[in-house]
Amino acid sequence: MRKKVTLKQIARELDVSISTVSKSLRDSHEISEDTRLKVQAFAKLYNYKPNNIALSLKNKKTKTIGIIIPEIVHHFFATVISGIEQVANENGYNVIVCLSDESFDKEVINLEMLANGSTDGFIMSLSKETQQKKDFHHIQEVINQGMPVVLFDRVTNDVFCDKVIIDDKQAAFDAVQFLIEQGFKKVALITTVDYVSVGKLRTDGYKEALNSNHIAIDEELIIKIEDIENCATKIENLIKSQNCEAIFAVNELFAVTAIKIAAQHNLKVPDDISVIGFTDGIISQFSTPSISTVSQNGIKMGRKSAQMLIDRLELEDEENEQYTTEIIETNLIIRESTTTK
Amino acid sequence: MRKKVTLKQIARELDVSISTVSKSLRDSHEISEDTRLKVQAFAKLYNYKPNNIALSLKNKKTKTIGIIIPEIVHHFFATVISGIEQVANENGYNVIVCLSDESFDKEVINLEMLANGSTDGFIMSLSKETQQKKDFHHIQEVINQGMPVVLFDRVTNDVFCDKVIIDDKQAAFDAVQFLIEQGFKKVALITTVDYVSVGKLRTDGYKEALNSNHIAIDEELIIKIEDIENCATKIENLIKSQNCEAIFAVNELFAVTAIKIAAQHNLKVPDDISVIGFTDGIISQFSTPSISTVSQNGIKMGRKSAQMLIDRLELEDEENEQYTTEIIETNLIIRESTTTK
DNA sequence: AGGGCCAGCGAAAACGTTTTCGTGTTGAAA
DNA sequence: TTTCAACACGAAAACGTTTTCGCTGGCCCT
Repeated sequence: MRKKVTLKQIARELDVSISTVSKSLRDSHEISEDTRLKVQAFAKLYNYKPNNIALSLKNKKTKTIGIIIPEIVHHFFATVISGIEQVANENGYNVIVCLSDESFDKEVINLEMLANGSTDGFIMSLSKETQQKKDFHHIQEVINQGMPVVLFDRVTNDVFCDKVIIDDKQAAFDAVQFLIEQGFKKVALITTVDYVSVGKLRTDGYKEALNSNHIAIDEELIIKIEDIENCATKIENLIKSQNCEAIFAVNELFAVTAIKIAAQHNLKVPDDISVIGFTDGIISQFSTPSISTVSQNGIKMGRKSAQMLIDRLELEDEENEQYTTEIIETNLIIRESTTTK
Repeated sequence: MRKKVTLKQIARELDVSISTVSKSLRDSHEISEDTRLKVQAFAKLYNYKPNNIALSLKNKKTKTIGIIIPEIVHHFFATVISGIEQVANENGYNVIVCLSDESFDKEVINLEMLANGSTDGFIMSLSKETQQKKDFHHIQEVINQGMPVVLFDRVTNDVFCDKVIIDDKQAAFDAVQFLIEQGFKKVALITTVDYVSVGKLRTDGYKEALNSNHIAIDEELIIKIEDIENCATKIENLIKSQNCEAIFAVNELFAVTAIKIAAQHNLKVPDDISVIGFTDGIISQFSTPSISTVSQNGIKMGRKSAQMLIDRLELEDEENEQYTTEIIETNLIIRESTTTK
């Protein structure tokens, strides 16, 4: 076993000082060509690489980005990480990933662990519990300590920092508007409970679309799902009511579940009922029928978040207190789950 | 902006030495109760937390695990990460994730970056290119430097280290055996090119199942996909040949694609053709019909990998050179894409 | 009064870097 | 021969910890 070699060992071996070794490897003009080449050759032979931890301590930069998200087994979040990793890599950064499991406490613990020197900044999406408690002191705390934070997707107005979101309300509006334009008047909504920020916004968009088309909002057609486990029965009730011609679901899981339940009740999608989902994930692409959906470009969101964070990290000099909120465009992908006139 | 406070600052403020502060915070008996309480109160007030980087440098432990996988936008890998993160968290470790994008070079670069002090060990799954080149010197190198490595899923016999795999061959055998037991003789195989280790093993299992049932292997029924983009045409040719009664696909993407193409040719699954996939991912669960598949428990694989790595890290004293290969059990999940007698 | 012991604290090394500043030697100019 | 600059290198500080060891003063015992 050949442990990693350090400057000190090279110095001892070559009978020079540590400074000389360090300078030689950094091609300093202070060192004669003789010693420089000798040191470089030796270092190459023993495959010397500077120790990152020592560098981090010295430079007070870790070149590491902390990502804290609710879960990773979720296509959207996985694509965001992928996007972050791309930009991070291009700029010589690593990413360290922590999962909050939708728990406030885990989010706090992870944040505090990483804030003690492990990362230069954070990219995060709030856990459900955090959104419910509306307690963001942990985030404000790390910002106060001078660590930049970028929030994406599930954000809050209560924290001042850079943000990357999609226009959830507008996107939902567009989706519902499309359904109405196909001639449907009874459009149902399958959404989440209101404290999930994006769920609330999409619900707002749905309502606004109905309003602007002078269609009364029928609360019977709006169902709010708390947890995924028992969503089936609620959706089944909706389908059985035979009262809706089209469904707008705020995520693809709700959408595909609705389609499956419709099939069980001998309703064909899209012939008997049209469905539009949200998030262009694996399910939407590969289910039968493939699902029309609002595409939410996770890669782009991740890339943008990473770029914003890194920009702020490298610009550290002037503390530019102008936080911006970037909006990633969405578009409606029409597939097989909707009829077109 | 209140920057993080250090021992030195506390010491200066309280007019004691750094050692006294450190000892006080660690409840040393060397320090009088008076000073101890005073220091602790002050530290609490200023929310002192030890700097992780400094600790890492001192202890030569980072409490961080490096994960290097081909991609993250892939349900299986996401579940493995999730499993790793669980165990890591339970043991006070963080995980730093790097993606090789199936590229040998990126795998090497990532490994070398993290090997310079950033992590205590690695959990990895080989990129396609690495498997093709059969070049594992980078992995051997970090092992030689004393960093434990655990390989999972896509492994190789050319590197000696701990491994976590499923019995790909047996699992494939079982799946094909099941199809044969349903009365099918013409069972097709949709697999990957041979250098992907798991693809090769699953192909072997397929052939062995046919052999043990005295069914001749028909090379026409075996198609090998290089990249996902153009898999459709090859699969279409297979379906059009009208020559197969059942299909075994080595991943769920191939399986769902086969089902879609069959539908386009007016072949109903499972009435006209049965399909079994591999990996119990989102697609298998939510496609219509839902897909019978070999379930590969990613969470369990991740947990086991992390446990093995951490065990080795904490046991560092005696260098136990006994590497083990853990086999995670699979099981056949029968859903709607297969007929049963 | 002298010796020894103990409580309580500080100095310093160590981890591996980088960088500033100082120092010694050499050669040439005065 | 003296002086000065240039060259080549080393010492040391700094980043933030932990830990070993040594020092001081007070107390008790003889």
